[in-house]
Amino acid sequence: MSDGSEIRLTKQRQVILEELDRNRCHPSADEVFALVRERLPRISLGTVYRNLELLAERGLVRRLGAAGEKRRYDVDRSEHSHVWCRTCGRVDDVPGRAVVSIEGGPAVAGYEIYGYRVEFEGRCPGCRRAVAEGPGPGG
Amino acid sequence: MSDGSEIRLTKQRQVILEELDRNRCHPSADEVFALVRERLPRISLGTVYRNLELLAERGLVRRLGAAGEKRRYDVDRSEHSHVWCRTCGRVDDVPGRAVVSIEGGPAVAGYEIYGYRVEFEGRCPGCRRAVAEGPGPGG
DNA sequence: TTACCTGCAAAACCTTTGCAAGTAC
DNA sequence: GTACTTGCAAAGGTTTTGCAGGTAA
Repeated sequence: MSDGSEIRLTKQRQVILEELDRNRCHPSADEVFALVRERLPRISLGTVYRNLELLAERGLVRRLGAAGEKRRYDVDRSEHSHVWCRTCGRVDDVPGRAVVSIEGGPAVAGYEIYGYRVEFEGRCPGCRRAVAEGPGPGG
Repeated sequence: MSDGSEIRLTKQRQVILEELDRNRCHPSADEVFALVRERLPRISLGTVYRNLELLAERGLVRRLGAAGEKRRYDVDRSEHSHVWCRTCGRVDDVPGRAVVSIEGGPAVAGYEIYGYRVEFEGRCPGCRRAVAEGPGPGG
């Protein structure tokens, strides 16, 4: 948690960042583990967790996740929001800065506000198609 | 998961709802458990989880939570958002409907959008005060 | 060299689940 | 009476942690 100092560039960290960069599907820790393990078969899940946490603390990756779901990670640091598929849990990007206004003005009871996050909820193209085609017998 | 039908009104459900109504601090499941247990000492944690889940499915409570944090529950069904204290994890309400606009228009790649959620992040009055008073020796 | 980092494995933590007994309707 | 609920306890899944050996700088 040494916030200001440089972090040591280990092979593990390098590969984690590279795989996050190549797989912008907002993978969870175990998905990152699986991806990285193809290139570093001896890496451990604990190392992946430790590094994702460290990278998140330093703002190199963003941590996503909602309501008790498992965490997901995102290397894209540009301003964007996310949309979750309520049916299958897939997460996609919503590019662009989200501007929020609260009707009546934001009354946030003495808080000092650092920022905000917008998350959309919906049904992804795949699940929409599946529904349109009909659930079939028994569904 | 019988969505349309009535749910049976058990003592446990009644007390869970009453305690949520009296404690609008967005308690987590174990906090609800502790509150309810004062009145129903024999209730089990499993029952609390099952009922919170059931009530959430029926829209009687809202499920909150961010980035792998544990779930929290809220009985207030009016339109409002939440603000999280980054320092102590406390959650407060931000009353009023949040209106979101995405610069450039929302491009959500074929999704059918059901809604969105806005979460503010900041520092609560208590933690602001603590910082203002200085971290003291060692901190 | 040395402080930081890793792999391993166990623990901690939150949530879900199977089952027999109990209860609302 | 019956289907739905409960309490209990164990299992499940995700994340964290202690430690000894390894490694970047």
